[in-house]
Amino acid sequence: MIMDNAKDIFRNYIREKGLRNTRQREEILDAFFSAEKHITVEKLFAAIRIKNPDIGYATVHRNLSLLCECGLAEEIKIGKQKTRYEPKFGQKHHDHLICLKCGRFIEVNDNKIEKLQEKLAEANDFIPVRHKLEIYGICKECK
Amino acid sequence: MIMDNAKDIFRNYIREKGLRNTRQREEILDAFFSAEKHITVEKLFAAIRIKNPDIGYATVHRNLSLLCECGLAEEIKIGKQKTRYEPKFGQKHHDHLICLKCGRFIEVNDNKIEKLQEKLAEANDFIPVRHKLEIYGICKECK
DNA sequence: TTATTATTGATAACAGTTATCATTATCGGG
DNA sequence: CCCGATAATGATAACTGTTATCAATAATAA
Repeated sequence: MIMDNAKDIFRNYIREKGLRNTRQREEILDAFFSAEKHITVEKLFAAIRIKNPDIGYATVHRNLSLLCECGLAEEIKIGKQKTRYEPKFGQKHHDHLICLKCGRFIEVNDNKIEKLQEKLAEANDFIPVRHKLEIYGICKECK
Repeated sequence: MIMDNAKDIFRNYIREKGLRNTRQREEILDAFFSAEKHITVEKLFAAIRIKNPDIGYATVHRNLSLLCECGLAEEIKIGKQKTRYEPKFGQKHHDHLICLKCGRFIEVNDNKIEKLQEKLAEANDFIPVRHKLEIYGICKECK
């Protein structure tokens, strides 16, 4: 089960860092992995509040940062849009096609491109850790 | 001369939009294309102020937006860093290797990757307009 | 030259994020 | 099982980068 593994990663990360696990952390983790992909802090906060009105906004923020730190989430900043957070577990790495009209995100993957990126990095004496590829354009629905 | 062509584009854009050209706009354009690449608003503002203390911060902001609109500049947002602006004239498209330690930007280009990106977009019935590829890692100086 | 109105500069307002701080809760050690 | 040290929380103030406001100025076309 994806959730359980994600929880293990989170709990281990917390333990190793000498931090403490809390009810709020678990709830935020649950909500984040149940929510729509590419969610904003606001929306996640609202979703969490429905179940538990006692969680603070700052706590959601803090723990989204923590999730990013331990690799379970990633910030996505597109132009002037609000920052979104993408869950990063149980799904292969992928890149995004982003529609300039409707804002839709399409997840794509291309192994050849990935390989060439590694080569490109190597050729520049650069150790690649991660990358981000975003292709902006017009999706088929908006043509 | 690069500057002159960039100015033409800028002036034409202004004219076509029914806007007006001003002394400030010219000064900002000059400063932007003379400044370091990937400059922040603050730094550009400071550089401009040295020559002309009468230009306001908002004006610099406004005109950087205008430069982005007409394609002569592009916003770069990396993690929690301040927004940077990159001049976009007289230089080929390139991608960035970004060092996670020192923050250095290395400009790179790979035609094969570009081609594959176009194919990838096509395969998804998506019309690519522009793209952004950022590879994060460790540069040779920081190894 | 004049009328129109876009632009400017100063700064207030705004939005998103982070810091502050008193209170509460976690969790390892006794 | 209960302590004690201290991490985490929630409410909100502070901060940062950007945008809006507005009176004054300046660019264009007639």
